[in-house]
Amino acid sequence: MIQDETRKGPWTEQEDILLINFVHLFGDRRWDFIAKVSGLNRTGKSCRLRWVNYLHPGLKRGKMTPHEEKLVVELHAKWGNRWSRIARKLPGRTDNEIKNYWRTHMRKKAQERKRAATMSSPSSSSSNHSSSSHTTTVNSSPFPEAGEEQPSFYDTGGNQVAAAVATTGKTNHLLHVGDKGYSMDDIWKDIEDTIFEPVVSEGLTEEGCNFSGPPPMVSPNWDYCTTDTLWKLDDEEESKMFLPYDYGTLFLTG
DNA sequence: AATACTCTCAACCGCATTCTT
DNA sequence: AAAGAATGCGGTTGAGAGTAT
Repeated sequence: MIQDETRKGPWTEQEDILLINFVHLFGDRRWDFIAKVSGLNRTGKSCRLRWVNYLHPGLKRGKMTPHEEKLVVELHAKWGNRWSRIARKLPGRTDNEIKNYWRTHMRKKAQERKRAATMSSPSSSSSNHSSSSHTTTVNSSPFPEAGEEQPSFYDTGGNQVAAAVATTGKTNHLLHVGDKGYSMDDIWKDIEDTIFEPVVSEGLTEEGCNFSGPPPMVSPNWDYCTTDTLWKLDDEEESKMFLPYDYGTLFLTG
């Protein structure tokens, strides 16, 4: 039934849902374990990445606000390519996102510079309003401007996900999703409603996992996984970092 | 309307670090 | 204390969407 080889490439909605449930159960640390136990033919690494970059409930999506842009520029100047570190200062943003942003940002800048260089009239001093739409010409207002809409928390940026939901309606249950596309919003709602049992009983096998029957967990520690856990740690906090959860170990004896 | 080009984002890879045994 | 396993990070790539010609 289940292929042995690990899957790669884009995640399906079923995989996402499965992963969400298992993270919900075991916390977002034991990736290798989750990968095995969930029946996802993915590596732990892949699971983690998917969670961190896409499924985590605290993710903010959509365009960077001017304030965020400014922060990225400042922090990058300070720390260089320490993306994860920078990301910690930007709640809801992932290192991957920032990395991508920066890359685009730099490319634009480079292009502008090149253009300026080639076009620069002898004494032009490049008139310096190279006003790159989102470059360092940071606009002084530290917060989203009036006109600027705050992306909703789960706003996927208008990609296929949201679009599909509009047409398909709700992704109704955890393991039965037909059409391509779904919104995280829906998924989270579903999960709240129908939490676990279908997946748990199906996915967990005795092997490698030592509980006999699904734990009656309704996520007391789910808070831990919500919004800010990824971003909570400041430098100061990093040093005294310890995690308040140890979910997995509750069930794992080995 | 078709094609080419650019941009954005998700995902993989390899290396480094941390944790567990 | 050492070895192996797991996790985290940064770099890179490829596909799809959007825009310009």
